[in-house]
Amino acid sequence: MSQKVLLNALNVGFIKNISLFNGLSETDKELLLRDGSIYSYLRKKPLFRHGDPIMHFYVVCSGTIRLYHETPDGCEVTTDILIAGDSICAADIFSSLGMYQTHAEAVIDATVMEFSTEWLKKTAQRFPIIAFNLLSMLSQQTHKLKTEAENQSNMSALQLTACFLQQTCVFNGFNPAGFILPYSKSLIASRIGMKLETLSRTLPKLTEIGIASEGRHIALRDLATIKQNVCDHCPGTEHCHAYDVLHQKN
Amino acid sequence: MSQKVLLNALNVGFIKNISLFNGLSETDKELLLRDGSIYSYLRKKPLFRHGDPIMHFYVVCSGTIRLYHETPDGCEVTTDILIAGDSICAADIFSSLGMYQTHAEAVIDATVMEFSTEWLKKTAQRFPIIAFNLLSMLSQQTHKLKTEAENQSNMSALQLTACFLQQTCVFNGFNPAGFILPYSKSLIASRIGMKLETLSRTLPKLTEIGIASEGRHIALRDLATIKQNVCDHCPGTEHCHAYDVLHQKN
DNA sequence: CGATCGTTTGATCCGCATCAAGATAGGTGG
DNA sequence: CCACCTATCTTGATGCGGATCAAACGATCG
Repeated sequence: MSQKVLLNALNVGFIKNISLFNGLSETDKELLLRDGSIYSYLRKKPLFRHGDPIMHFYVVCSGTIRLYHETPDGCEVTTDILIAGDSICAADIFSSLGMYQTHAEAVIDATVMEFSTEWLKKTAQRFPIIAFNLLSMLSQQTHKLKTEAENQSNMSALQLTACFLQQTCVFNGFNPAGFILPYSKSLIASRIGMKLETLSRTLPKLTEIGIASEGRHIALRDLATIKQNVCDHCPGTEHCHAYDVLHQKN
Repeated sequence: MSQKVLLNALNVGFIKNISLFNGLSETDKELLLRDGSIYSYLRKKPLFRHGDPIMHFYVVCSGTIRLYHETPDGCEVTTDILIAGDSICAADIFSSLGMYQTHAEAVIDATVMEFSTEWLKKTAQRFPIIAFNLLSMLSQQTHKLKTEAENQSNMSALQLTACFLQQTCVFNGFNPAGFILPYSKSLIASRIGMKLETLSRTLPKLTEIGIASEGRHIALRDLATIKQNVCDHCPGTEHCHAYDVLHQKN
C-alpha cells in the first residue's frame, strides 16, 4: 500500500511553508515537523476510505491526490484534486463523526506527510497560533465551498470549464500561453460536475472566449475575454483571484 | 434599523444552550452572556450587508434570519435560513477577508444576540474549549455544505423539496402529521435553488412519495416511502438525521 | 496483433428555466 | 362590508442545456 520514505532536506524545505505553521518560529516549525513521517503512495492506492476511523492529518508533498465518493447509483464524484502544499482533512478531525467523510487516493504516484490526529489536537492546544491557523483554514475552506456550490448551479458548462483551466494553470504555476493538462479529462469532468461527453464537446467551444485547446494542450490566449465571460459572473471567488494572478504577470 | 431590548430571563435561559458554550460551567456561561446584547430587527431589516466590515458575532434568539446574496444578473440567492439557536458568521470572523461575505436580513421580526468580534477572538484564546467548539462548529458546517452542494446537483426537484420540508419540520419541532410552512414559497424556492414555478409544480407531485400539501399546509404521511425515495439517495446527510428523528418519534 | 483505456462524435431525451397570463389571498381605505 | 390593490402563487406553452445511450476512433501496452 504505502511505503515510508526518508525525510530529506528538500522535502523539509518545501513543507515549511504549510499554512498550519504560519506565524511559528523556524525552530518550532522544525521541531513540529519531526513529528510527521513521509510516505509514498502508488497511483490508484487509497490513503483512506470513507468510513475509516480518522487516524492522520496529511500534507501533500508531491504528486496528486483525489478526494471523491460514490453516489448510491454507483458513479464516482470527485470533490477535490490536491497538489503539493495542500493539506487533507484538517476539518474532519474536529468533527464529532470520528471517521473520514470521503475517499482519498493517489491519482499519480504521490508523497504525503502524515501526522497523528492526537498530535494535531495536542499541538493546537499547546500553540494557540495553530488553533487560530486551523480556524482560519477552515473558514477559508467554508468560503471556497460556498462559492463553488453557487458557481456549480449558476454557471454554464463553458464557464465552469474555463474556471477550472485557469485555476489549474495558476495553482500549478504553468505558463498561460501554453501548458499541458496534468489530469485526465475524465478526472476533470468528474471534478467540475459534468459528464465526460459534455466536457469533450465544451473544450472546442472555449475558443469563443479566448481559450485554445487541442488534445491535452491548453493556451489561455485572451485574458480580457475570459474575464468578461467568466470572472464578471463570479466576483470574489477563488477563480477570480486566479485571474488576477495571471493578469498581474502580464 | 435595530433596537436594543432588555436581556430577560427567558432569553438567557434559552441562549445557554448555544453550542459555542458547550462544556463551560454554568457560571462561566452566565458571565460570558453578560458580554452580549440583544437587539430586535423588524421584517426586511438587514443585520449586515456583503462587504461590511465584520463587527459582530450573532446568535438568533427568535424569528427568522435569511442569508443571501445577489448574482451579477440581479437575482437573489438564499444560502441559509436561520432560526432560534443558530449562530451567524462565526466562520467569517477568522477568515482573512475582514468583511461579511453575505447579506443577512430578518425575514420576520427577529431578536438577535450580538457579541463583538474582538470578544470572540479573546474568548477563544482565554477558553481553549471555546476554540475547540468553534473548530467543531466550522467543521460541521463544512460537512453540511459539502453534502448540500452534492445533493443540489444529484437530486431532482422532487427530492430536494422533500428534503427541505422534512428538515423544516424537524428543526422547528413541528408535528409531521400536519404543519404550516413557516416561510413563503418564494423563499423556499430560492433556498433550495429552484424557481418558484418549479416548486409550485413540484409540491403536488410529492403525494407520490407520501407528502401531502395544500396551500401552506404540509403533512408527512408516509415516512417509509420518503426514506426510500430520498434518504436512500443521500446517506449521511443532515436530511437523513432529520428523518431518523422523525422515525424515532413514531 | 488484439485488447484495453481514454476520448470523440452523433442522435435523442428529459428536467428545469423561461415567458406569459391568470388565480388567490391579504391588507387598506372608503 | 365591500371594492380595490398588491403580493403571492398557480398554470400553461415553449425552449435549451446537458444527460444518456450508442458507436467509433486513437493511443498505448502486453
